Amino acid sequence: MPNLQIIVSIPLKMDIPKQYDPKQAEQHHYTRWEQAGFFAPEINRNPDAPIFSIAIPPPNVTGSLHMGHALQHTMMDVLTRYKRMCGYRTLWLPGMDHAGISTQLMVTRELKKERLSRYDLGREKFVERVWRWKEESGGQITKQMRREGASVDWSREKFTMDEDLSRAVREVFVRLYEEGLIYRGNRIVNWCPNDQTVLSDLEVQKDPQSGKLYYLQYPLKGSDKRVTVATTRPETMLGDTAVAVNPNDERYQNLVGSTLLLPLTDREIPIVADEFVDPEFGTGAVKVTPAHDPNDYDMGQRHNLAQVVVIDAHAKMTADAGADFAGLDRYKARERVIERFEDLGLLEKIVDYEFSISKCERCKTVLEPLISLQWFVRMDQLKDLALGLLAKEGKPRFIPEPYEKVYTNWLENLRDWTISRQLWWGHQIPAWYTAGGEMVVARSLEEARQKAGTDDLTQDPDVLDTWFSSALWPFSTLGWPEQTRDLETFYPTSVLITARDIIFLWVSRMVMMGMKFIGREPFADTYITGTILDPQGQRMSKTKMNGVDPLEVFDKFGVDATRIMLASVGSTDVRWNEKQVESYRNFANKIWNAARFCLLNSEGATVDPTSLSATKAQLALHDRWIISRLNKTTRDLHSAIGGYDFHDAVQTLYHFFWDDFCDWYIELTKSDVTSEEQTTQRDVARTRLVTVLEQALRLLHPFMPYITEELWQRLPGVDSKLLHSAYSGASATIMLAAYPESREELIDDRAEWEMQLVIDLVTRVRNIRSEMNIKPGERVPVFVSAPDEQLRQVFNASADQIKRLVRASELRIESEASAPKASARAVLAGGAEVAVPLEGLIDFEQERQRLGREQEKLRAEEAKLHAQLSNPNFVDRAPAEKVNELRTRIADIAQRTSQLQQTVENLQ
RNA sequence: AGGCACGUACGUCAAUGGUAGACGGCUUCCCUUACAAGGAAGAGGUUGGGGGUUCGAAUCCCUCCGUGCCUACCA
Repeated sequence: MPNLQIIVSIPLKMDIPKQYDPKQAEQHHYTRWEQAGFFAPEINRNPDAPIFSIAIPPPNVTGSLHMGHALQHTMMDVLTRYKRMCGYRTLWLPGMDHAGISTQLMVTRELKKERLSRYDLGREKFVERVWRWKEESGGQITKQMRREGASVDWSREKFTMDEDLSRAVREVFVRLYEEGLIYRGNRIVNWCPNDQTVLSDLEVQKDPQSGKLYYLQYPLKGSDKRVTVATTRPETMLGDTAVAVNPNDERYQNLVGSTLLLPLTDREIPIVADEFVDPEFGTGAVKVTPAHDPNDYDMGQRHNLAQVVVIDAHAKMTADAGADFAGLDRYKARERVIERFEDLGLLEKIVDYEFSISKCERCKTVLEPLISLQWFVRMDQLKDLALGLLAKEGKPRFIPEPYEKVYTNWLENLRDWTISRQLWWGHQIPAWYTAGGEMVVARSLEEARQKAGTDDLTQDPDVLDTWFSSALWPFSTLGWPEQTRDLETFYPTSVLITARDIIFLWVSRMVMMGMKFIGREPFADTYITGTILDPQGQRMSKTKMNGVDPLEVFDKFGVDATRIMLASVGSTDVRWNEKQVESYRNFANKIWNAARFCLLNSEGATVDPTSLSATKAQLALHDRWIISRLNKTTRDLHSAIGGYDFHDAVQTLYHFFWDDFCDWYIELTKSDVTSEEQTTQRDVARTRLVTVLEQALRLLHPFMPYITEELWQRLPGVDSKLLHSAYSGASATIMLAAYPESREELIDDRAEWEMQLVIDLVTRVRNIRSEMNIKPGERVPVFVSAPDEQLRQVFNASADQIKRLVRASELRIESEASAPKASARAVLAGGAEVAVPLEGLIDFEQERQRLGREQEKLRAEEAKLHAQLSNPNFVDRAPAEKVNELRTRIADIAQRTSQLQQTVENLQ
């Protein structure tokens, strides 16, 4: 472990600014955490520690941080930090994807500025150049992840083009090939004329398009009849090799088998019958172009039709399109075909038509379906592995659950995967060809030479789809095909957190490859995050320029505020709302100032967890109460985080800290804590206060790592003793402190009930003060009457605090009401009443109205409950527990009502 | 075209079939020595419309309206 400067400052009386400055806190801690090795699993010294691991969805090397990353990373970091504090041996493995097309485009664009093309450089020089680009400008995102506070183990950072990962890629390729699951073949594929490469179905973007439907007439041979076909792409008619009709279509039945004269060419083409044809659409007759349309390709296979290629890889017409068209751009050719048909009188009509068009996901060029020689992965066996895993073991478990169906539906209808790409940047396909055209597939050139028995080999120029290496990510990053310790220890990973748009591209493929090569699932759970939309509800995108830059949000509100806001999003789509972050910024400030108060009153105190487990009898109500609340909060947090309910976890933390701890506990303990005299009682109170804060900081840490570390380091008495036992020997840091455990015996429902009585009393008095316009500074006498002795005891025990919180000049607690008539009153639970004498101040009419409103509320509620209870069916069929609950409530309301009635009468 | 979501306060979102909440905003009052990025109190909802199941529906079912997303081989 490197020798490090410990940035622990314990300035008891030093100035603590009134406002939290996130930049200051974000400055040092990350570097220290990273350098001290806190992120690496090796920090855990417990050989029997349970394992928690996540492989990050590798961001593109070309990418920079966007809101989607920030969202996913936050959730992964929350889980990782949480598990680490729970004592798990924790690995969150970072890395990047080489992102074939994007990266190649990026560098190509750079070259263009130098008026060069990649061909000018040649393959080798070009790839060198990409590497150089990667070293110099790639991987911006890794710096940004450090800013996020992501507790990834940088010592294990991977890149999909690293030698070891590339080796895994070749190994998988060779094995799949040898099993016949990878094959090379001529198929119709999605071709991008701009990028000059094939794309898989998943990289195709379908865009709605308003275009035209052209009705073309083809003359029937030996007749003056014509058959009309409808098409959106007239230029492809030059490659037609048939016209198809539905076999059951009576209009055409007698024409099946006859021959058409294909206009503009000298070809004759048959009319075939095929179930695929929808008689309802267009004319019911379809032109068939096997070389330029996927459906027609299939039809061509069924009917043994010739493939006439009329469009080339640059989307220009070929020589086979005829002298009239050869060399023309596809759209130019379309115009000319239409002109010719019109001249020939064979153009029946043109109608407007809405359809969808296939575009390249990256460059938005309209794709051209072309027949070409490519590599494919056969999916039938692989998809069965994935489906079998789900059926037998229920893995991966999808959260939220409905995605499971999306996943299975897709798997069930899976087609073969086109894995070759005509790019230079990527994993070159490990296939070599001899001069004689013989092919060998091998793990290396040496192996290929051996297999081929010659050194005269040429490697296949294509590279693999980027998603091919991504599919291996969960195990290739751990050293596979070597049986490494990491692989044994951290595979399968615990959970995958990702966005829903790559369920098919990535999630399913990892499952298939994991099952195929390791025999186990790559991750147990899959958590699909929601999407952050722009304020108008639109998807954020570069082209729309409506993205919100997380780094700017960090600058404005701090990393912690942004993180906890993102965590609260959970798995639903939300519109971006800066106000939300602002409110969590305020929360951070609240934490800061609560700590500030504790620190300014911390002399004589020291963090001491045992101070929160003293026996009940020794403690005041507010102490028993906050301990109970703390333990309940802790319990709820374990369950929320364990169930990936990030939203609930955040709400729980927020309310515990702000409402319970700040609004009530600090106020209630203030008299003890701020006492001028240095007494044991004061030290004990201070210790307890600072310890509750310390526990709260631990609970908050996974969500807000910076502010919690910053404050934790300043607490009196924090040292490595507070770390989880698995981290003995490490220097003091909150990120290795034990995450609090909930202790059932410290949950005190009685204390919570009593405290609620006090809170209600205080709130009622404040209400009266506010409604009666009593100046905040003015002290007034307060009379509490409670016939129930228990209640009086509760109020008496907290009398001092109550007095202070309601700013009472005196507080009388009696069994019977003795307040003067001219008092404002409010009814409390258990037949108790509180009164504030307002001689001369009270407006009887106003007071009557106020009480009237109160009565109205009670009456409405009572009526509702009464209606329910008087329904015999309810009493009969609802569970007895529910019925009793209702009876209790109605009794309570009845008591309040009569009490209130009394109060109103007393007003006279 | 099919499939899947969603529709709750002014806004953004919560709520195992059992008293509809939070945060922001809004109103009133307060710079009360942790915090005005704060405190106290308050107003605000027939849960998109209609129907059904149930003792009981924001929640389950049907239907209509509206909005998103995904899939698809209709030329």
